[in-house]
Formats: sequence, C-alpha cells, structure tokens
Amino acid sequence: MSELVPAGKLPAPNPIADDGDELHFCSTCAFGSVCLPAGVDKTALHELHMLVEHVGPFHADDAIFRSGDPFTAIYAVRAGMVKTHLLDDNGHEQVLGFHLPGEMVGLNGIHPAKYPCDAIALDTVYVCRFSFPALATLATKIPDVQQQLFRLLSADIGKAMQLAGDHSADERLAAFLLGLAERYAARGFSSTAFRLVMARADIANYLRLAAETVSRVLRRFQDKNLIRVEGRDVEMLDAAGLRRLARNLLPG
Amino acid sequence: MSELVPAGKLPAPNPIADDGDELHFCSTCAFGSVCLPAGVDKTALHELHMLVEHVGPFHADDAIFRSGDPFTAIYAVRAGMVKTHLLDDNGHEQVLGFHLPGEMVGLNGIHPAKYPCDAIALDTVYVCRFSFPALATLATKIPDVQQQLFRLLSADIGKAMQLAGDHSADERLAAFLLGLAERYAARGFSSTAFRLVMARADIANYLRLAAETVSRVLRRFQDKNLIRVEGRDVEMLDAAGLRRLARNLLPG
DNA sequence: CGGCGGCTTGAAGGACGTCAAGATTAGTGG
DNA sequence: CCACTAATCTTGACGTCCTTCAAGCCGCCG
Repeated sequence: MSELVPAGKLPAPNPIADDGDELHFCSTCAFGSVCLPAGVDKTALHELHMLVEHVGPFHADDAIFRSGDPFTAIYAVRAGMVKTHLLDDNGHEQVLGFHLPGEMVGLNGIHPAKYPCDAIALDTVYVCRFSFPALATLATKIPDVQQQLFRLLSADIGKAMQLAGDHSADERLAAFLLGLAERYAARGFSSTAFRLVMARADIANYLRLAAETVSRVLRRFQDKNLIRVEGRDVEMLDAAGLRRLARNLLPG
Repeated sequence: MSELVPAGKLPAPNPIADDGDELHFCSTCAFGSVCLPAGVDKTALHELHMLVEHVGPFHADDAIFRSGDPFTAIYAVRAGMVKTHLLDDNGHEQVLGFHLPGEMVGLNGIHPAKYPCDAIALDTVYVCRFSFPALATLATKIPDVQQQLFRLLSADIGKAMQLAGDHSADERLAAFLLGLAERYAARGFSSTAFRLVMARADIANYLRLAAETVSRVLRRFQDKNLIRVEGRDVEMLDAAGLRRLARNLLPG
C-alpha cells in the first residue's frame, strides 16, 4: 500500500511510531495482502492508510483496551507481543491468545459491541489502530478489504476451535511451539530459535494446564531432544518429532 | 412426581419448516434482524431473498456439506438440528457444535476457502443456502448485511472461546443445558422442556468428556432436582441452580 | 422374540492439578 | 559490582477428577 504514500506524508499521530519505512510496515500487517498487490483501487487504498493510527509504545502490563470498553477499533500489532485475556469476578484469569507483530487483535469485540477481553502488552508494544466504523465503510467500497476482514474473523474461529479440542498436555505444548515457530517464520523471524515472551503461567493458562505441567512437559521435550530450553528462550531441534506429537491437533 | 406433561412424554419441540410464508421464514433466520426492520432498501432486500435457496429435506446422518468441499455458501438452519464435526485421520470424531433453527452453519469455511468440517443432519433438516460470493457482494451494497455477517462471525469466535475454557464436567453440562434452553427460547420454543436430539456420545464429544461422564452428571443433576431426564427429553427444574453451577463459564 | 445400538452403572487406573519446598532469575539499591 | 529481595521457574509427593474398561439394561425394529 505504501508505494502510494511517500514516507513521512502519512499523518502519524504519534511520533514514536518509528518505522519510517511504510512499505515494510505494510508487509508485516494483516492487511498487507490487501494493500500490497497491485491493481487495488488507488484512491480507496489511500483511504485505508488515512484511517490507520499508529499508537505506542505500550509497556509490559499496559492495556491496549480493556474488557467492557466500547468497541471502536481493531488493532494490528506492529511490534512486541500482546496477550488477550479475561478476568472473571473472582479474579481468575483466562488467557485467550498471544499476538505477534502482523496479527490482529480485537475482532471478537464486534458482536457484543464491547471488547470481551483485555489486551495487555507483554513487552514494549506498538500497534496500528483501525477505526472499525471507518473500516467497515471502507469495506463496502473495497471488496478486498471486506474479504480480508471476513477471512480474519473466520480464521479466528478456527484458532479458537483448535484450543477447544481435548488433547494431552504433550499435544498442546507441541502444537503451541510449532504454531509459534510457524507464525514467527511467516513474519520473517527465525522459526528455529525464539523467545517465549510470556510467563510460563501464561502459557499454562492459555493451554488450560497448570504451570507445573508446562515445566514438566518442556523438560520432557528437552530430554527427548525435541527442543532446547533455556529460561524463556527455545530452540527447536526436532520439528518433525514435535509435529508427530501434535499430529492430532494441527491438521484440523 | 410432578407431571407437567400428560402421558409421561415431554413435549418435543419439533421445529417444522414453515414454507410459503416468507415473512415468518425471515423471523426464524439469522438475517431476520436485517430483513424485518422497515427502512431497509426494498430492492436490495429483494436481492437477498433472491439469493436464498431452500434446500432439503436432509435426513439423519445426511451431510449438508463435507470437510474439504469448496466453500461456496453458508447455511441457515430452517428446521431440525445440524451437527458440525471433523474426523481426523484415525476416524476420531470431534464435534464442533449443534445448530438449531435460525442459526448459521459454515461461516468458518471462509478463511481456508474450504469447509473445515462436516455438517451433518441429526434429524430431518431443512436449510436455506446463501451463496457466499453473492452474499458478500450484497454486503457491499447493504451495510446492514455486512454488519450482520461481521456480528455472526464475531459471535462464533466467542462461542468457540467458551468451549476452550477448562471447566469441570458439571460446569460444562450445566452451561450446555442452559445454552440450549436459551437458544430454544430465542426461537420461540419452550426453554423449560426440550429434546436432546443428539446422542449422549455427541454431547460428550462436544463437551470434551466421556459419554459415561455425561450420563453420570445428568443423573447427579436429576438427583439434585436440577433437571428431569427421560431418555433424550429434558425438563429444566431449577435453572437458577444450574446457573450457579455454570457461573464460571457463562459470564465469560 | 431376539438382536443391536444407545444408555447407564460400577470398579480400576491414569493424567493432570494441587500443595509445598527449593532453585534460579530478575530487579533494586547500596 | 555486589548483596538482597521478590518473582518466576522447577521438582517432588500426593490427591482428584475424569477416562477407560467391563458388564448389564433399556428401547427399538426387524
């Protein structure tokens, strides 16, 4: 999308948004596939750029939005990692997902018209804010944008269904690691060595396990030479072996 | 023994297709809220009606669509009950959901462009078929239609997330029964007595439990006078009590 | 009637959670 | 740079909920 908009001409409400390279920015965003291909209506495309608002930085434990906030926008993570979770009345946490750069957050707020969860920065996070009313309007003009929104929503259903299956701790953790690796790879990061930015307790909660179980399974994986763990850094040694463990979970 | 129903048989809300009356048809469909309100562009509304195709009857175990089929349409259940599930390579089943009259099926096929699951009739089923390309095109013309599609997709994410939580068998089953009651009520059927069209094994699979566990929990609920069970017919005796059991699952 | 699939009930075993105690790391101030 | 503390992570022992296995029951339909 960016070749249309000279770098610097884009109104960036927050000067801290530091990626002067608009093209690179788009290539890591969930709308990149809409924006980048040639042939898209140039004028409307410009409108998409206009409604994007760079926001950040957020720091660890900062909220991008909170449960109950009126739903006004969806967000693309630009840098850092975001956790979505909800807290029930007893303060019990339920982690819904982790969001890497290029991924969208907040889509599940459309229906109730309120965000149904908190979005929390796990480290230093920058996001792009897409006003949803504006985006929906734009979607009526650019079918590709509408299509992409449908795809993003539909994909989220699939992800959620995957979590819902009843699987062993080994399957869950193997699938989790493979999923992270794949998502990192898709964004141009190493898929063989990466950092688990979130705490063990968050992983455990997300996978519906106890933190202790996560510890034990990671150790078992390491003993089987599937991975190497050092604190929050993970090295994938035998992706095929992991895939074998997760086979019942991945192909859907 | 409180005999609310003569002859010992609970009334089976048998949702029968109400063909012919277009208005009534709309009132039981997920797009009813779009179609019925006055003020919607009459011409476009007519188009929505035009792209609807009534299909059926399907009989128990018939497939409305199958996993891997190219995604071409979404379906509104008009009568009967539909189960969506997927079968892994080992023939292991995973039930994704049960769909009552007025509810949509197939939305999760948008992203992969193939249906990611089978949709199976549990009894005699009639559906409305919405060609998705046509619907998407229409959505660009009628914002309300687009909005409704977004809402439906977003709501599905919420439903899936609910399943994903880690909850006890009691919580799951209580929430399941309350959810069914609520959905029946929303469609004008009795919310205090209804029929579990699906087999115990299906319920169990859906809730990620063993069939035996479902049996045992239902019996326990009955012993506690929360419900009355007779084969596949259920009577809700103490919805408040059930809600108390499911409290950790519902408000999420 | 007799057989078959779905449902129930009981007993035993396993996977994971909980509890409790260390070990390691990170964060802070001297 | 080094205490010192607090948080996070690991490891072990034990308990529990649910599954698994096995048998018997019920309703249904040939």
